[in-house]
Amino acid sequence: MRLVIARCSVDYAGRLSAHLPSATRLIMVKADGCVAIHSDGGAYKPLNWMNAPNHVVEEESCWIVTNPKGETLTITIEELLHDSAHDLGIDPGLQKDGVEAHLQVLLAQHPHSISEGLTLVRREWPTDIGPVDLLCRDADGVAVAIEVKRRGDIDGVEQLARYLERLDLDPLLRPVRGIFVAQSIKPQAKVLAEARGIACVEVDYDELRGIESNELRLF
Amino acid sequence: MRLVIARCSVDYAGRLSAHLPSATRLIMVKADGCVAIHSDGGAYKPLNWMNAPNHVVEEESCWIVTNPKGETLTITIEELLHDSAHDLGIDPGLQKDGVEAHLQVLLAQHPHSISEGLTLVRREWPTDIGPVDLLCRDADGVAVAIEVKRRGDIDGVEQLARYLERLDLDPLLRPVRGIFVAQSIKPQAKVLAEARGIACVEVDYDELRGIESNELRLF
DNA sequence: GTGTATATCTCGGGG
DNA sequence: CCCCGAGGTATACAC
Repeated sequence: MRLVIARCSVDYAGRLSAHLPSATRLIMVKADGCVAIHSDGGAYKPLNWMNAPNHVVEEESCWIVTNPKGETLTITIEELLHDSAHDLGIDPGLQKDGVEAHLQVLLAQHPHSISEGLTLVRREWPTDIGPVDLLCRDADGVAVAIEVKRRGDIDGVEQLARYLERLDLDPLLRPVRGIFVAQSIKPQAKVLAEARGIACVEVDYDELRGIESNELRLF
Repeated sequence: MRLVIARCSVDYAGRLSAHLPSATRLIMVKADGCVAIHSDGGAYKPLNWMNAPNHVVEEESCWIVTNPKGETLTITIEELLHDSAHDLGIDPGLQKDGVEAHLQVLLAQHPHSISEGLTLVRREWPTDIGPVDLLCRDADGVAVAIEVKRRGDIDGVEQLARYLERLDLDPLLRPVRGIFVAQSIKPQAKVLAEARGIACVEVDYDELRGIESNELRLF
């Protein structure tokens, strides 16, 4: 990784056009060739960047970065204040816990925690517009499509509504009920779900994990 | 801006839990207090980060970053390889051209470029679920709701469909036609638009800008 | 502040 | 390769 501090101006031309007037900034060049221009504030997003793969031509005070899509980033260096390079090696990567995928797995193992009497048919049930998170049957044998979200937003309700529309075309499933499941569901999403005839259930992630670890201890 | 290269391991606890095993990385601390941990590849997104505002406690080999929401980032430094600080000053910021907002302004000025005979009623027409980009009337006086996107995707069609549902409840507007406008519209979005009775129009951004600059030259 | 929509989104998975 | 969905999305903007 190369770190350059310089007074510079920058122009990007590609999916849009963007210009950075002259100022002192950090230019970060990673081993894979990607370039990012950082100011001294504003979260982690750089002011301007070019992702790998790309080609860097550096001549005296002007760097030109181009990529195969024809986008270009032009950096005009006016004053070089720092320039260092560091060998970081390959990173082992981030280990995450608590994301939607895990929530979906837990709910697939414990569908009754969504609604009494539910049994799982399959996870990621395919439709022609994408997979439904969980397909279940209730105690009466009625098909139930379930969309799982970490945070219950309006988009998730629309997504489930689209799936239900498709599933209801299948004579082996019809009629299909919908349940929208999330750790918390926003009021607007509840309103839309109501209007679409979709039930809402809020579940507790830590509680679900508790159930799982209890069961592990039992066996 | 402080730049530290160090062999370190990192733990984040907050909206989820995440762990980074020991490796050599860049730790970037900006003037506003935000912290980002970068590996030597992978676009501009850091492996882990904490946005401002937050509080950094640094003692020998352990940094603890906390924010008001109760999230914490713990950095355990095992070997310090580089440590430098740089005064960058305030950045004048990025000047952009070619984003949706600009496209919407151009189309509001030239609604006829979407469809012959259209006249603008107002931009950002409010509904109880959010604002419609453009509300127009056609040559016959029929209300036309227009959703503008840079790239025409399925979500945009759904968004417009939701608005149309609401607008059609208004006796002063009903019936309302929908037009989905974008620089390019994906086939899937066209299919969905067709099914929802929504028309699709692809517009050329550069051409629109050309019309504008021609008019500027005339007056 | 909340709520909504955008993004040069980034990133990962599946066909 | 594109398409699709998730994100600690971040960010801007209107109410």
